[in-house]
Amino acid sequence: MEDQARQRAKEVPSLEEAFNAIKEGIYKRRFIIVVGNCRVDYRGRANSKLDPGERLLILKPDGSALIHRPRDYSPVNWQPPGSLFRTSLSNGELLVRVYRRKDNEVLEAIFDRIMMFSVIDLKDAGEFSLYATEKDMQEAILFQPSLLEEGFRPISPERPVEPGFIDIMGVDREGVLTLVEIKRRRATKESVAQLKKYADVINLDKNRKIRMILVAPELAKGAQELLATLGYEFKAITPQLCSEVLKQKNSKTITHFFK
Amino acid sequence: MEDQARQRAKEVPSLEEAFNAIKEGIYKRRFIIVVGNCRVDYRGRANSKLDPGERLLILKPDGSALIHRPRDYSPVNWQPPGSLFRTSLSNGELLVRVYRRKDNEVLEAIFDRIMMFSVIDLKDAGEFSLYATEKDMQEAILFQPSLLEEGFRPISPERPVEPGFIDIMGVDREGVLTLVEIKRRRATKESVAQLKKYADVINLDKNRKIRMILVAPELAKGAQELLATLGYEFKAITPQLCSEVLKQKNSKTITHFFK
DNA sequence: TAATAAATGTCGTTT
DNA sequence: AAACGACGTTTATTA
Repeated sequence: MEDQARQRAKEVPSLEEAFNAIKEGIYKRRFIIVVGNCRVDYRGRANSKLDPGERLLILKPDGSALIHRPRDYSPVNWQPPGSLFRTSLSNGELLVRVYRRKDNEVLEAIFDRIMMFSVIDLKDAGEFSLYATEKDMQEAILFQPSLLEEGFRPISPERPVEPGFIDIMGVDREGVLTLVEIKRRRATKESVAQLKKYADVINLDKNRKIRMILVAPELAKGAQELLATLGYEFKAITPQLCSEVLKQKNSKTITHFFK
Repeated sequence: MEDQARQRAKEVPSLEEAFNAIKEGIYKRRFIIVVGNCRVDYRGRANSKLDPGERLLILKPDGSALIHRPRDYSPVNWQPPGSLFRTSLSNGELLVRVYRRKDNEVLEAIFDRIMMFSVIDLKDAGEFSLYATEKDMQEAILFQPSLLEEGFRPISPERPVEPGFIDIMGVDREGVLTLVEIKRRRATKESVAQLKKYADVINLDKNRKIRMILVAPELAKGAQELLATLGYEFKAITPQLCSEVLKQKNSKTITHFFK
């Protein structure tokens, strides 16, 4: 039975063919691709208008929608997941309306010509893993504190502090309290400001000695002065190195497991 | 001649058919859509691994690439414009490699089954207009200063200040220097901090009286205290209202033009 | 190229 | 729902 097909596509279809396929695809929560000539209107947090041209429209089963032009990484218009799809056909135009209750946002694509459409039941349960994130850097330093400096001993993995969290709290070889802020990219003045916020909250008893260390692959030029002014320190560590360290950690864990 | 066709697509093609079409599409800088079962690897600023599943791959003529799963607004993997595409076929697998010189980033999608592909020459010269941005809010207040408060007079549209720019600088009905920072979303503590940075630079002669006004649709709760502490003010204005004001401005301009 | 701030930012987490 | 910070943030603007 045709309705049971996992996919349906057509090149240069009529508006009616596309309309019927899209309508069915919305109802069945399929992955929908439409390429054609359209204009686009958006009203919500901002407003936008896109004059006619040939673009790709994507409607996903989770209620997200994207309109992509032939250039750029980012979609020219979109709606986040949870939006509602509706389509209609009138006056030789195919309308796809995407409504999002939050922020009362409406996205409308109006096609006068369809070049291709595809309606597919996509099965995707693959796991996605991202490595060398800030969290990985934190884990790596906790696993191998000498990455920061010899003699460093972490106290607790993450201690909640008023504005957010200190990434790592510990004690140096002299026993001095040491706070560590981690950035996976070049640290900026903003990073230093963030570190100061933490210091201000922690360092209420001013007579207590404390070290503040900013960890990042690089330190921006402007940030150097500020860091020096505040008497903070910088330690260059790349996320890639941390990723390597974690790899060792995991292989060791496995070794231990099979020992 | 088949090579001159503006588009070519196929449902459930063989890997060979897809490979040939993609290769030609890359060479001719076409808009390429591939749906199929694949795994994905990324190495660059971070590293990532995506286990097999059915996804959509987009290769654009400007060298940007996107891999979309059946859910989420954002692509699971991508490369920005300017990347280089390459494809190969071996051992029953179709590889699409996207290389970006900056950051030495590599994205690889390896397909073992293609469900659909489409290679199209997309023509899109339509103009995109976005309204109700922060810049629009600035323009609207400059055009109708009473939006901020009665008697306010802007001095210069944008006066360069050390860290970035003051959005609006002016004088209130009493002649007091007034600096305005605009946010198109709910203003946060960060917004207030930004305002303070500007104040610190401008207000070098401390005896000069100065007013700091934060303009935004809303003020976050935590930001209220900080604002009060610093003696700054808040004025609620929505980007949508500003957009309306600008619409009037433009219609007036047109009226004047035809008068 | 570096720095800075905006974005319909999105996304996750915690309160 | 609000607040907060990370993101392979991206993108634009300016020095």
